[in-house]
Amino acid sequence: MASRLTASAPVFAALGDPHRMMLVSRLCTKGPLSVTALTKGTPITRQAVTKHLRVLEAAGLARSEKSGRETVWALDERPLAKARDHLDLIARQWDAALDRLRAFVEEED
Amino acid sequence: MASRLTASAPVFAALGDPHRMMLVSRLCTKGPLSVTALTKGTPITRQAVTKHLRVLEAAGLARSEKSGRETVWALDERPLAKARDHLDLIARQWDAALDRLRAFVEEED
DNA sequence: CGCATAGGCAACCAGAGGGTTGCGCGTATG
DNA sequence: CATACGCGCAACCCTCTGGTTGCCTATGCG
Repeated sequence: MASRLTASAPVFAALGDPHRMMLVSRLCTKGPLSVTALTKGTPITRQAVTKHLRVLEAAGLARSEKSGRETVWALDERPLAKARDHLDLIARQWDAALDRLRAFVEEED
Repeated sequence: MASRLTASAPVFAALGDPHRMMLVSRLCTKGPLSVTALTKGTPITRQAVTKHLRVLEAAGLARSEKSGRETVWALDERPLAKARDHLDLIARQWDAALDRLRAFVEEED
């Protein structure tokens, strides 16, 4: 169970960079895009964008496919859903802990 | 809207380290704990744990309170909920993009 | 009082991470 | 065919980060 939580750490780390977060957002709203298309609108180099995409790929969040001379990147939503579930789990545990604390305090009175 | 997304990046970055994820998990299930209590069970030094706690604090995920000679740390669940909502938002956008793609493909046929 | 315990502060180190530049190669396009 | 475009690879740089050790203060306890 603890291992299940720490297993999602790479996904969170991947989302932890503002540029990567932007890439994820844009891939979400605009659909699959090429590297240069993704570079447009960012203040960084195409190479830097490629590095970020590789990080997302390593976290299982994105995949690439070559199409002619372009490399088109798309998202995989499943890791995102899993990460969201983990946050849900944590939030639920937190609520439970809060309830226990509340019960303890009332018992003290 | 994009700024709203990138604003949650620090929270994700904070959750991106396995040790920090463990700390969050333990603070969730066990309630508020002191630094040495949190250090027990980790392979790293108390100083390292303190640094991690400071990172969580900077992300708004945890707060500390001095109690005698102890420093007790507790979670703040609100940033977690916000981060989860952001993942929800992304997932929904992804679903919408998928629907649009599907419609486009069917239209092509 | 004297000692153990809890924890902060500062310095230091190795490694990872984000970014850039330069170059080369394959694919479109006129 | 020649040129422009899209992209990958490699080298390099600087900064941030995760971790440690050493030392110091303060609180709790016998």
